[in-house]
Amino acid sequence: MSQQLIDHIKKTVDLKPDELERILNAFRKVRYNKKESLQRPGELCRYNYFVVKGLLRMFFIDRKGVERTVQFALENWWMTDCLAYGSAKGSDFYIQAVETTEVMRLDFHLQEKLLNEVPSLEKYFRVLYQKAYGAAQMRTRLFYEWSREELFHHFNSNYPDFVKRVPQYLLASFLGFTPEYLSEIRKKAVS
Amino acid sequence: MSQQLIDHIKKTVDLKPDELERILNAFRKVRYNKKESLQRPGELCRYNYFVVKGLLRMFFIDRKGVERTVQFALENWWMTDCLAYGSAKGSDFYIQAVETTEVMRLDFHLQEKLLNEVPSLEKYFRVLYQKAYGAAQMRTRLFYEWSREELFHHFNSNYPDFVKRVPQYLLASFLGFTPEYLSEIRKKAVS
DNA sequence: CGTTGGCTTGAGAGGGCTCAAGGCCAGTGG
DNA sequence: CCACTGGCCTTGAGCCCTCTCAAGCCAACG
Repeated sequence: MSQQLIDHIKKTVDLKPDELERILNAFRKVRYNKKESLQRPGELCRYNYFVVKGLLRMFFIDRKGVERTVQFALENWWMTDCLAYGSAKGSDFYIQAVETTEVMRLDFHLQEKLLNEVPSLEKYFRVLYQKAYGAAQMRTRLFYEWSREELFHHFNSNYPDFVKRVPQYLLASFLGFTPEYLSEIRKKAVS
Repeated sequence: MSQQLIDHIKKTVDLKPDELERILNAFRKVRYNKKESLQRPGELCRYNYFVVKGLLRMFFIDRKGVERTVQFALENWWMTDCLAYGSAKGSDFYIQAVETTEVMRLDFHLQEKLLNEVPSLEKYFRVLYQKAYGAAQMRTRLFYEWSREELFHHFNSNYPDFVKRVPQYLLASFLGFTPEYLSEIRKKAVS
């Protein structure tokens, strides 16, 4: 539903009917299958994605060939490689659908134009990125303060639905340890 | 110099003379001594700081009583606890001057008013936070990809001036390890 | 019904920590 | 000008958290 995007924007700023129209015209609704790539490293990052239904992940492959998940995007979250978005240099990350996912896709050049036409959207995105940056600060804090094992328990008790929703190896790649170690942790927790 | 702030804003957006006036009126220039606190955990976070000259750090104290530096702000950087800024809940962090530091301080309520009066500033901050968020993504990547030792060498070769500028125990608290381990690394590197 | 992808188990190893002590320098007060 | 003090850096021994590697198991799926 494109209504979902509109509702999300309206939580932060007011929109006039004609602005609403312009906004919807700038987006394209796209579906991606499970495991399908929305973006690969080296490619230009042209799009910003708003998740309507499903789940995206951003990751890279380290020197040892291991996938490392930098972040997830659930319903009503945005995702893009912020540093590469609209720039002339290639992205550093993969973006991939964890489940079958429906997004509202925004092209960078259309976004530029749209932000000029609908100035209140500047505020929407400003608030959005400010929160995202704040969340990144808190995440850094969590990683400093807690051991990997504690990190898992923290995550497990704060976001139980999410933990059930993703395969464990993805959770491990997000929390920064190996699937083997996650097994060990869970075994300990049960006994 | 307040000119420095204006120059920084003008790199992203154009300003009319009267807007320039309003902007400068919203800020207050403040000096902090070395080790002085700009903010403590539990306090409301009322201010956003633009560093004119000097160096700020944001940190917290973990369960074991160890200081953990979440980020630094050099000249022309902004710093605040983004999640607590302007909200009714207390901050989670300390903000402290590493050196004697001169800042342009912006009160949250004045910022709200200012952003309404000078809409182009919305864009300035949107771009600013977008970049900051992108940088946080890249930082997450660095922490995933490299060992603590490699992290230090990476940092040392990319920002040698910065490494010379801060005491080593602060660098350790930023890179996420102990001063003792930093000593060990440096010893190894020399031999 | 075979294959593949995801989870588990276990042994061995290493990166980075803790704790405790000592050394060195800069600032401060007498 | 000198001694003292406190802050910062170094050293070393021992240890633990987490990884690596290798194998086995189970469920899903073609």
